[in-house]
Amino acid sequence: MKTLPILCCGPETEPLDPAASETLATRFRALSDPTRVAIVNRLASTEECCVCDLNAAFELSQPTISHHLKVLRDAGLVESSRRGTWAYYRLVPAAVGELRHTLGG
Amino acid sequence: MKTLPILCCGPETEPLDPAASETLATRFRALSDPTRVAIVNRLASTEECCVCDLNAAFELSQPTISHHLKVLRDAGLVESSRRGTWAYYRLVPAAVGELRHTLGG
DNA sequence: TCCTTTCATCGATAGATATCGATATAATAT
DNA sequence: ATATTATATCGATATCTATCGATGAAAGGA
Repeated sequence: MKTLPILCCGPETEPLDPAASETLATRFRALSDPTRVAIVNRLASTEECCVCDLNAAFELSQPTISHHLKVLRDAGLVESSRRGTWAYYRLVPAAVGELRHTLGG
Repeated sequence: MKTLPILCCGPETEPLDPAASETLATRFRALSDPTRVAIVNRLASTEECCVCDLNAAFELSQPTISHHLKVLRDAGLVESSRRGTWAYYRLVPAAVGELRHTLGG
């Protein structure tokens, strides 16, 4: 994904490609909620994490945590797998890295 | 700001400090809109940029661009100064750098 | 089979946000 | 002074989002 190219800011300069802007905004939007920031923070410190532990860690209802996980999943920032009754979530390092790169990393 | 510490994900692990989560989420929320991503992208490629050029670059009304600039200003990601009739905006590199650092830079 | 547990989805609702036209403000020019 | 131009703010509205309780789906245990 090409981002932050070297351009000159003037009236005739084309804005960043709308599709790219949209994709990036969606990724950042996934991190625009404090609960989701905290979830990502947790996942960043471990291999994977059971949903049941996330439910226990936040003072929010189980459907609300499930909703936040879906937002993160749809943004591609996390992925999940089921093993038996439990679902395990983990970060997608490449997606996080792309965001970091967008910010000039 | 301490972020992404090395923790073990378990039922007893404390979530990230709520205040820190809130601050980070606010910064990311400022980048959660495609127009604002494109504005930041523009500012990243130049010293500073006149609002009049931003108004010309996007197919949005002048109040809408002004609104987006306010969101970015309130998040600390950009700053502005007036010279005569015109207002000039520029990035705050430190703020962008903090976000990058949060993502593991 | 029936019950329990885990997680996702649905439906509803209160609050946030993006957008615009209208208006205010402030500087400059005539 | 009046007009013009650039930017910010206000008020309204349509859409989006976070949250919850209720329900569904799928697995395991008694």
